[in-house]
Amino acid sequence: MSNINEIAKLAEVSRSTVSRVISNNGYVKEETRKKVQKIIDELDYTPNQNAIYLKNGETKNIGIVSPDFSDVLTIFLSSFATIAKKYGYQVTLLLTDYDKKSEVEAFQKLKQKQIDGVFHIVRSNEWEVLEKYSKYGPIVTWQRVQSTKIDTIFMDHYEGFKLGLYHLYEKGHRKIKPFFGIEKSLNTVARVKAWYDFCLEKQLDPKLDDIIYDLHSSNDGRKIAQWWVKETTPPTAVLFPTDNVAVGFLAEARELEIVVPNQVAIIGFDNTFISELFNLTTIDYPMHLQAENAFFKLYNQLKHKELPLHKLEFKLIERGTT
Amino acid sequence: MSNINEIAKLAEVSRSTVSRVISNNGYVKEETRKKVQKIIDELDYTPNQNAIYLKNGETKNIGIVSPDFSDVLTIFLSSFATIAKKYGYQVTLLLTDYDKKSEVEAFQKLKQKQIDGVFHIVRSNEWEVLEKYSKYGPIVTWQRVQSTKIDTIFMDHYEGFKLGLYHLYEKGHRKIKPFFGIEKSLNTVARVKAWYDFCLEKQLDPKLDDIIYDLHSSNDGRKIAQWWVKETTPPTAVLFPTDNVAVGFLAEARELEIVVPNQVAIIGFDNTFISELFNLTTIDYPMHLQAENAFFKLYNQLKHKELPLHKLEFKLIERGTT
DNA sequence: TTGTACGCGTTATCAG
DNA sequence: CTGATAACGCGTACAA
Repeated sequence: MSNINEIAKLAEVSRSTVSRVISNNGYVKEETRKKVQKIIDELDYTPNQNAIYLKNGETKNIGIVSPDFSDVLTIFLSSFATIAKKYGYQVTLLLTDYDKKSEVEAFQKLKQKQIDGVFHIVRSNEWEVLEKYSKYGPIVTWQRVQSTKIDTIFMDHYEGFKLGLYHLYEKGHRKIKPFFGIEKSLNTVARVKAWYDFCLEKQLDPKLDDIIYDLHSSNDGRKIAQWWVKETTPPTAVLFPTDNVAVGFLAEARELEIVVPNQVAIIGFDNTFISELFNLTTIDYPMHLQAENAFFKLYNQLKHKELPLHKLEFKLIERGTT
Repeated sequence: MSNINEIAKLAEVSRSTVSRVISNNGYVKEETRKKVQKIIDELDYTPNQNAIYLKNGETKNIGIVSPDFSDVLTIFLSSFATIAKKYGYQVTLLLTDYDKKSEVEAFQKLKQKQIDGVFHIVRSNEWEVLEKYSKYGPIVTWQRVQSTKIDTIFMDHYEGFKLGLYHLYEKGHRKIKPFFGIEKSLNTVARVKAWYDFCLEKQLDPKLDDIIYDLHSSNDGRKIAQWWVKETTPPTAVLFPTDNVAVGFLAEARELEIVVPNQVAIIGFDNTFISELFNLTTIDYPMHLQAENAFFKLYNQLKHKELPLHKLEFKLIERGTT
């Protein structure tokens, strides 16, 4: 494989001159430039990026650390990759499969200078473990966290969830049942608080003891539908933690011949493409802009800039299930 | 940031010795090893991978080149990333957004030694353009291509499509309408041939002049549903090029009160998770195994090994739409 | 405008 | 068992 030395030799100039031609950096006589460029073209030469990385101490590569691929992540990924590319950065996928060791390994790459920064989706380890890696490069997470070392682009789900609750209330529902995701996540905590405050305000019973957590898959949604038909006095409206779960409910509801929204109103969360297909009322938040914000935060830290961030807000998308 | 020199100095040994300790390569007296290891631990030192890459001439990084993120790709991605990780490789995402220049740029990274190999999903440029990059590293594509330079993991869609056609025929359908994706793709060509051969065998009219191509999104499927209701003698069965399109049809059909499968039977293609939610009959092919095969092919070329490949075959998944 | 010399951080080779 | 030295390929003060 040809390298800069070879070009220099053939062009009868020094390495530095070749380097200048390539990087358009510094003065080169037009004549020399042409001579060098010709050799470069002839040999089809391209600089070795690893050498440049080593020299520069950066890789222009940002790692995305995530346990897996949900359809939510997909949106993040493409938005993030697109904006990153615009600023000359690549994106490396670091999947952890919910394994703590894998997650640490991913963060190690920061230390090993394989990536310049980390966009972190959902954690497996405790924050204390991950925080330590911030000294090797900027870390931005999607999750809600209070840390001086790890930055976040979280949106306050309290507001989002309330949007759904008020919507159902206005539609006349008084027997509302919310379901939740990961119990300990701060987003869930915020949603539960929204539920509680809502009940207080509307003088409803929050039934905090009966709260059900950890719904994730569409299968979980199917199970809720099976539960619903068996209830003697089932809720007239249900809020799900994600579109995915809601859609599972709808799929099963069809088979069980539950009529939505007449018998029960349904609200999802995320406004992913699937919600449109199921004509599902849901809470939208601008994942696209969140992903861009994530990149901007990383970029600002990396380059000591102050690129402005997008303003983010929740929106209720009313469709056929309410 | 600490480097090997610093460790060497503090441990009062040479760089070489430190290197031996790190890589477990060569003889080191137990006593010296401990002394060095202690300093390494104290300084929390990790070798700079870029230096190692430069030295080794490889990055242990494989690029996935794709125009965007469909849900199909999602499955590929996670399967590929998982198996790659098992063999010590990372995965870098190279999105092209259907832009020819972007695609070339992605392949350039092979030349620049930023990635060791490429897993290529769907092309934008002509094969001749991409082929040239094979001399810089192995390239495996998902698409069907006849090339000595680019390897492929394609499955012959002829078989898959026929599976769907026979299924409909057995169900008694004689007025069948197939729709297709990218007209020029070899997969589409194979499917059209399957359609033609099927018609010939069953003495049906293939109506080759009326064939409709380029259906991709679920919106395209919606449009077909709108077309269907207006027809005076609509087909009794429809084959769609992907689950995505089929599901769009189903979503719209619901609103237009078309009864599936009584009025019209529907078959998708891909068996993605969404097909289960819509209870859609579809053609399954093992994307997971395909992705692993892609990695094995790259790995075999990279390491001159002969890891065996999975055997792949299509399967009809009968659900509620036929 | 061009060239020299050195450093980036690592490992492999060879000598001892 | 250990150390000196030469690569890997590039960028860049500094000198000319």
